[in-house]
Amino acid sequence: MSEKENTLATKYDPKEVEDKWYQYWESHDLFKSVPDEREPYCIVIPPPNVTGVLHMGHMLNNTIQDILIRRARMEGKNALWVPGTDHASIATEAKVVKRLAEQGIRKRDLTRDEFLKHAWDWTHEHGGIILQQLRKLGASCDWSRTAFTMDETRSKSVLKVFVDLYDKGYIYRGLRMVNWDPKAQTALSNEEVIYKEEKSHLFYLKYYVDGLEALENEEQLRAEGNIIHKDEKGYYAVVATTRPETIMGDTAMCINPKDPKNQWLKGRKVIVPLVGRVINVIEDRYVEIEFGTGCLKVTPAHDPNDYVLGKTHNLETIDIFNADATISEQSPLYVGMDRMECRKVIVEDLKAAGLIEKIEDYENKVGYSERNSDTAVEPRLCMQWFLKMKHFAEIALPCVKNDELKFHPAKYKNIYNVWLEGIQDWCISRQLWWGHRIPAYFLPTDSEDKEVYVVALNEEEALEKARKIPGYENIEASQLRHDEDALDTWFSSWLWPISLFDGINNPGNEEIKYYYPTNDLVTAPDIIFFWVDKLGRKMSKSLGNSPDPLKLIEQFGADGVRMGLMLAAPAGNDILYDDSLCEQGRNFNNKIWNAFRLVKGWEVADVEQPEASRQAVLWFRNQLNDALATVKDHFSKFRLSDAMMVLYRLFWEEFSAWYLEAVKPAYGQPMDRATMQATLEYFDMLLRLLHPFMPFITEELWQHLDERKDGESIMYALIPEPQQADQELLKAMADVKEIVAGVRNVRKQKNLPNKEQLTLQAVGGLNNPFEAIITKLAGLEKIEAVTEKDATAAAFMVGTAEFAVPVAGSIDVEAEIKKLEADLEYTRGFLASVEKKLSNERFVANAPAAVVEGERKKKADAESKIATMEQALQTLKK
RNA sequence: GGGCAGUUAGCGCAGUUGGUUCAGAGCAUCUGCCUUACAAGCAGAGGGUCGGGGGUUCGAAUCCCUCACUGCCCACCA
Repeated sequence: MSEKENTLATKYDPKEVEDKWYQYWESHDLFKSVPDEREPYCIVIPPPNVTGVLHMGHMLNNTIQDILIRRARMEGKNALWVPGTDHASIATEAKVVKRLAEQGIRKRDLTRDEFLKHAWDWTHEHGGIILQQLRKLGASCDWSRTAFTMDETRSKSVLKVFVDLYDKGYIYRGLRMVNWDPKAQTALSNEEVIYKEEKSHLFYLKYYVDGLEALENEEQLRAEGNIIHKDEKGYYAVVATTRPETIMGDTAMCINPKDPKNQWLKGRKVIVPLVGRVINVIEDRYVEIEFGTGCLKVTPAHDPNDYVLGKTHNLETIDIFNADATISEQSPLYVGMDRMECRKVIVEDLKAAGLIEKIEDYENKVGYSERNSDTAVEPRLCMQWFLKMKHFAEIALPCVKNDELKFHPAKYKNIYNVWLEGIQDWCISRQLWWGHRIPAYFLPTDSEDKEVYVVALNEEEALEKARKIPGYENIEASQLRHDEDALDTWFSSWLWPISLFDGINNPGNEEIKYYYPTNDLVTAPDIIFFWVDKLGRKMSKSLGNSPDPLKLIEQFGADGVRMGLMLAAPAGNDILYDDSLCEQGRNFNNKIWNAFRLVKGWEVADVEQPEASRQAVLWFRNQLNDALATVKDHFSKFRLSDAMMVLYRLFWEEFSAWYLEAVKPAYGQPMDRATMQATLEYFDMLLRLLHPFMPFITEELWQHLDERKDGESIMYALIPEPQQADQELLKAMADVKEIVAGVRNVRKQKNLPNKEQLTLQAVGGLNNPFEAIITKLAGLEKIEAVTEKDATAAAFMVGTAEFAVPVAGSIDVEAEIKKLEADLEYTRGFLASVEKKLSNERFVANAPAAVVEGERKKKADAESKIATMEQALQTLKK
């Protein structure tokens, strides 16, 4: 056996290992979960875009989920992680349209069904990619449950919920100003608009006052603070705007009634530049007096505020844009021109006509479509479907306020509250074909402005409902017109956790009862962090610009990348990508790999257990239990990076550097059975603890560690409850490390070879249960209890204990004295501060007894240390 | 414009109810080592006025005030 193991490469190669074990896990159905008597632990994957590929944000998110799921599984819970994808209607439709365009096909030339066929083809081609990538990462999802937001079950659920909410009055249809994406030609929700600071210009346009030839009492008006513009063509008002191309839609000019600058404009009419339309000057306190000139052009069709003004003041609405943001027939000028082009042209025309007073540089925020990032969103007035959010906010807020539902980290609680409290109705309709078609059916009416419709699951039900409407008793199915629009993707996403278990179509089914009701899932409410509606989406977006995760996996192995991510991302903070972190992860893999090579290389024989090994076995059992408890605590607080770091150190420092060195037989010597068994047991436990973080290498080594049956896996090896660790022993080991380090320092300073066995003098004797470990790791011949150390020995202190190594040849007395004196000075200062504290009556009276006691001990320790040092100094100076 | 976080070693961070030698771990850096598991390694070392100032307290990285800077969120100033 050892012969074979010893031929293992000195470097771990993840490539061979990872695919092999993933296939093993999948083919043995190890990710699968069905309800049983165990406690359930369920995470529902926030469905990534079907069109997407993994980026670092996904990687982090899914690594975290996989760690939690694997850990829960190893705690004996019935762990289920349901994967799925999201149909991402707007993004997918855009990509399909683009591909069709490349083939010379225009969307508008296709029927809805034809287009959908292309979309499905596209989805089938690209849809699985992201899920394949998750497999590379090691995600232990139950793939048999893979769902898609547009599969049959989910689609039925979505429509059912829509009809239900409509019937209850939470969904309505209305003419509203919405965010319009002119490229995708669809409405967007507020959440799909991203505002960007942009350098632009503020154009000051002249609006001549209609029919005003001479202003009486002009001087007096000026004296009262009016700012009156006048040129050879007459009196004019100046309006500042960033969007001069919208002047064709102006139907009023508005001033603040209290604005002293513009009093003279009250009750007058002005002429829209170039257009020539005469509009009223209206007054509204909405207008900021300080901004620009205090004169606002009002374009009710193209600005949300102007829309409100238009309603208040009964203004005409002129929609000068087509759906693709070209100028519409309603405009007197520039018909058919693109809005951006129009802006350039109109500015030139205005200049030429002398209608621009001045142009200033200006920075403002422009909304862009989240999915078509190069397309500025246009406010547009149109009929859309809305969900009344107030009702849902009222349900959702208290759960978080009273901590029924928790965020990790907690700071997101406030963000969530603010977001929900200020929430506006959600525009849920999209003018897209790819998505859940809105289950509304329009009935013929005598006027275009009038809408009569029914909302129903399907055509038959719609017909039934329609026939109950007075006047439509005899309507035929062919007269119903199914709404062309689709629902916002997020309308299906929010139902995802329920619809996965078919809880909407089939309420109360066995699976939903077992996995879903969150109050039955002790831990599930905590993980809402991963399912935080739009918040989660926003958080992961900032991680978009990172390197290709698959390349990283190729380079460092999935385990290495997973670990790099955990090291980089303390809970809740954005990750900062750095190659060196993955490198550190990879190096750790290698460390584990080599520790395994060492252990498996040992020959076992019937020899007596060395004392050092016996002591090391005892110590490490306690060390392991201590770590077990710490890791458990970190997990309970979702501090996965901290848990990882504890294990990293446990394996590297405690196990490899100390334990293995302590039990390692001399070259060519065999290993005793007891130590070997304990070592294998520890190794097994370390692998289990590490498995959630690094699933592949741990499986590989665990399988090698012992005979395993086919289908057996570390995935289901249990992580036990921590047992009480003996803190005295851990403290004793800490001393051991210091003593060994002390001897090693002496070796280094005196240039003594490691092979030379030394004697260690312990002044006053050594009281430590791990003496044999010290002897072995410090390379000692013996440890001597002495009352006084050799005058020429190299000395060091551990706590209050003094040690010395007699060395051949003399020591540098001068240097030694200097060092001791510096130490002495420091310790005296320390003592002084402690004494000062203790002599302060208020401290002694007010501080807790334990603290005072601690200070007394510090004082005693310092005094004894000083005494020792003084004596040593005297000896040296002799 | 409003709100919320944060500022601790070169870097990214931990530090729980103020008190145990509490100023920390990791990476990086420096020094010495190819010691028979591992140079992707081993053994060591250095490095911080805890953003500035003030206050409360016997005692402050920790609590309060204030200033500075950074980040995030929200908002209709054309």
